[in-house]
Amino acid sequence: MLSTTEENYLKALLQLTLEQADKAEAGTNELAAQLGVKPATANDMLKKLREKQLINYEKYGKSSLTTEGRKQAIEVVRKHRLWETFLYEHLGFSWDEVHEVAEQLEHIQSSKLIDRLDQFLNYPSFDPHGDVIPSASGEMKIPAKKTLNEEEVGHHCKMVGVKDNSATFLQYVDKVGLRMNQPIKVLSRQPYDELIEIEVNGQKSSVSPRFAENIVIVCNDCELQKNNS
Amino acid sequence: MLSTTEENYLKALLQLTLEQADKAEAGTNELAAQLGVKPATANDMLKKLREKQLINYEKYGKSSLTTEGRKQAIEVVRKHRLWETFLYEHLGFSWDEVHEVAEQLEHIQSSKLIDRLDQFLNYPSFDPHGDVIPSASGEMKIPAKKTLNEEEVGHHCKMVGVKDNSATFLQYVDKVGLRMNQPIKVLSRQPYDELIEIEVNGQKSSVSPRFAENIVIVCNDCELQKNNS
DNA sequence: TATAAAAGTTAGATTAACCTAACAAAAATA
DNA sequence: TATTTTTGTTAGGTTAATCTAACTTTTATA
Repeated sequence: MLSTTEENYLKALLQLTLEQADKAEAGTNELAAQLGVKPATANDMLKKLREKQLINYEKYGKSSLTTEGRKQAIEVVRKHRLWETFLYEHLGFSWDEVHEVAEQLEHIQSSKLIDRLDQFLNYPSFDPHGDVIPSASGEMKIPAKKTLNEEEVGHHCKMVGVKDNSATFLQYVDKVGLRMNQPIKVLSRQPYDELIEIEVNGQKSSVSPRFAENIVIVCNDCELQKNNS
Repeated sequence: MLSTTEENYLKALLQLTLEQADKAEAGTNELAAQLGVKPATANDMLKKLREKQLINYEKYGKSSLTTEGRKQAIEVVRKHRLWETFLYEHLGFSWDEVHEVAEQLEHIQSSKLIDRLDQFLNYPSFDPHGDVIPSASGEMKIPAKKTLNEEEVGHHCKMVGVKDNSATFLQYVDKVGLRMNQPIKVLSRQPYDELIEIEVNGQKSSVSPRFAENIVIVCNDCELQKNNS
């Protein structure tokens, strides 16, 4: 059985390595920063997790999760997101309040609890932030990343980045009401002028293709790719 | 903010001191046994809790909770019992499975969470074991203790002890289906022969006054006494 | 490529919560 | 009351997770 701290290290490593889909490894300092500890502390834990065969780590090298480590990390993420969903949907917590409490709840040890919670919530696929909830079998689907301009009408997505970093553009993004990671729905696409109508936080706006192709999104409804090779 | 361990010591001390309503204090060994640690360990913690003004403790003396310590302990009990109620009523856990998981959940730090959970459960007064759930304001009512023979018709209670310890009596208790702490409902009292009809775990039985006066119970419906002087 | 900067490691301390072993005080009993 | 038993305490040690300070390796750059 893993300690809360060990679980947090595995989760942090999963999160860091998911961000850059190519390499799937992270450095000691990077990991320490993610967890809010000093590199020396993270270094000790990396050795310990290697002993337990949960990560691949070599002196002065980057770290990555083993199959078992990944499985454990995904389980923690699953718990976190199921609890977030419960807090949001049943206890009336807001979008931004759920995370902190879920950070504690994700470490409760009881497989029965989490299975029943999943059932109670009717096996949700996404948490209140629009992130994918891994299945009980440990499958974690990664939504396709593309630009808002490429998104299909009727689909739900969220902004995960921008391609244009100019102040003009960013101010415009702000004005339209777009926030990082906030759910967006694509309502329509006018055939006449190609304007894309979207809904963000209950508010409708229309944006140009020029604008949309600079917004990077992940789609929740598009063909999902499994990510546990 | 208290650690999980500190909370457990306060809770154990509350539980031990509630049992004997007279003195409200417990010895070091007793407390250590309750928590499954060695007396030396408990001794260290007692000094620490005294420093924090949560308990009254003097070398070679018994320990008791201060007003603040009692408040904290009751809050832990409140969380424990609300979570038990949630697990039982909404996640389909059985009577005997809830405790272990609630032992973990009771240490989650979020007053909003517990208030919302209370609301979600519709402000319950009793947990699945029939124990009183302290209110948000920290009031913990102690049900009246009496014999089953004295219990009113229609009331809910639970067995907390017996007055006759003979094998014959105990075997009879067992046969009737009575178990310690299990909810009992008093259905009727026959005027003709004074037989008391009770329901335990969905099963109905009739018992004589002679039998009933040897069963010690606490009543959930009788006038409750506050216990936070 | 030599050197400076960044990244990573090691050694030694600290704190919380636990332990064992030895000792001291209080309570029970012969 | 003297002695034994029970109860409680102290001293010293362990483990997990953290830290700081000094050091080493790798990477970037002048």
